[in-house]
Amino acid sequence: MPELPDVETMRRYLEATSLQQEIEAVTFHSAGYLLGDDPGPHREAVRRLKGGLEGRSFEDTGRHGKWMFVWLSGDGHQALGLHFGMTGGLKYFRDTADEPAYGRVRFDFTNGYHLAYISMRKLGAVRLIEDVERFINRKELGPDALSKALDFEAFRHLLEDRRTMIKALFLDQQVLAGLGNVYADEILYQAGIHPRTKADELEGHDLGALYEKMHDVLETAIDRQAQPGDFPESYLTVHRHEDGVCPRCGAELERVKVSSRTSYYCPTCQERPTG
DNA sequence: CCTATAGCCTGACGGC
DNA sequence: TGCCGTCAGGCTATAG
Repeated sequence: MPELPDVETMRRYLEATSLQQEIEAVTFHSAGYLLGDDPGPHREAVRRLKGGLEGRSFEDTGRHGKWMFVWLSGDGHQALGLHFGMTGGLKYFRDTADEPAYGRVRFDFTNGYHLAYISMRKLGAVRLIEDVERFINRKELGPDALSKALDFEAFRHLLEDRRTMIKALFLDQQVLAGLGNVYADEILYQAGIHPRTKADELEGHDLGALYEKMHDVLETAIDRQAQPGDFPESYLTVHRHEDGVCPRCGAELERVKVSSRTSYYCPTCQERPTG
């Protein structure tokens, strides 16, 4: 699931459930790959996470693109950094019977509840971060797709003069942080732009449509808590499957690979690039 | 600068 | 039923 709207939904979930409770213990279940590179049963990452979290509490949350940050009580600006890869999520629960499958890291609070970081495929990441700003800079993440600072001028500046296909730029977290395969397709569909269009071939009104639809789509998805089943019928995402049909014109949707990712689009509503 | 590929990890699905 | 290939809403490293 985890693109910007999914991560934002989980951020709000954590915010609503898990702040201001002392963390009694942190446990790991075949989470090695999620924690970083150091091998072995007494990995440095485990030692640091336990040391940094136990006895403290979650104070505040933030998000940049697909990364969630949870600031910790105590001195310094330390935060827990969570990335959810392809299959990650969170679950807050009390009874052991409600413990989710594939919980890789579990935070036990002194009030008897637990927060599980879930990841079936282990493609995400769990990190103790000293300084979130520096972390974002080091990863060279682009601006968050919904940040206030990203006004239309800034958005246009990110894309202009790039000869790359627009969908590839949308997927590149160093250009713009937060979009993934599904929402990139949705925004391009809503804007009526073919995924293989080169960015420097986009007209001014195309860029305007992309900027506007990017906000519409992401905000709508967040409103619906990133549940595709609750999306408007006019959304590509609802029809994004084998034999899917364009909700606007009824044409059969087509699939192409862009950046090695499957892209769905409507061959009549999203015009092929002229080049 | 741009594109394509492989690999990380696990499960679901379709075909034989 | 069992086995096999392919694919999946992410990201990185590498090669051309």
